[in-house]
Amino acid sequence: MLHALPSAFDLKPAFAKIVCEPSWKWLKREKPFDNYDLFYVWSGEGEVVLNDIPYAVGKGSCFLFRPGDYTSATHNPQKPLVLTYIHFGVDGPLSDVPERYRVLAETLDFEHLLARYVRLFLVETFAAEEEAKLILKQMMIHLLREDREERQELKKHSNQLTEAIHEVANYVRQNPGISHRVDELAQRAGLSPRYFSIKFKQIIGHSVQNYMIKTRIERAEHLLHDAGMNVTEVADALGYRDIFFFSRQFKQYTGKSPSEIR
DNA sequence: GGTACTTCTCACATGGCCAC
DNA sequence: GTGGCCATGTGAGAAGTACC
Repeated sequence: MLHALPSAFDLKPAFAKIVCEPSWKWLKREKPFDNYDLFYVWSGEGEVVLNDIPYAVGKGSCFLFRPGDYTSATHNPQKPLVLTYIHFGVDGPLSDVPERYRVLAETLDFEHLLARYVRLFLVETFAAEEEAKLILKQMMIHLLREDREERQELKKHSNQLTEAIHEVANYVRQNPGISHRVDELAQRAGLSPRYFSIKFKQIIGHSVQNYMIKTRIERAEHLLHDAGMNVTEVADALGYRDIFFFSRQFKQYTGKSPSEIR
């Protein structure tokens, strides 16, 4: 898809951002997919089964289902999935197709593209289809880049320790509203707190504390910008007892106050 | 009055460094 | 892979200000 022209993308009318109902489930169909489906999880907890392989999904989980794939899914009614799906086709022979699954390390830019794509068609917008094709291509490049970086990272740290650290990082990312303690996270990884802190920074690139703040701020930006929540609601949702402290931290990391983001 | 922000203070958790 | 020491940063509370 790297070399496919934007005009080669065939947009399908099946796309949306939805909050899944508590009773939601996605049953396996008799026929496989006949087009591509970009499937992104904004929040919630669930499980997606792709070609009989189960994946635990949460914020940042991103699939690119391909023609011929079989899928099904369920979610935790207590933490319903919020997701975006975009169906599309691509004309002509393809090389460099993104992997079927990854958890995005940096979600902000990608979520902005997803939100823009969906919003383009909410009202009649001049040249919406042309822009949507460009956005789609941009998202494919984003995924290809993410896949390459992940492979390089895996080469560097392909062992059990790395997997344990990645699992903890994913857990933190999926639960930005919980105030995690390093000793608890270390226990989850089966390491001493001191050693866990050191390895976490080596593998993830951020200290535990810094990573927790970063995921919270990213989530806050999304809630403020896309979910329409006010500053008090967002601070509360992300476990900040002090809205003023939240505001200060937000500005420290983003350069803008929460009210400016809204 | 409600909301958002600033400043100050303080206890405690965390990270960096080093030795083992 | 772990633990000790110490500097630093974080989180929380309080008081006050600005704006609508």
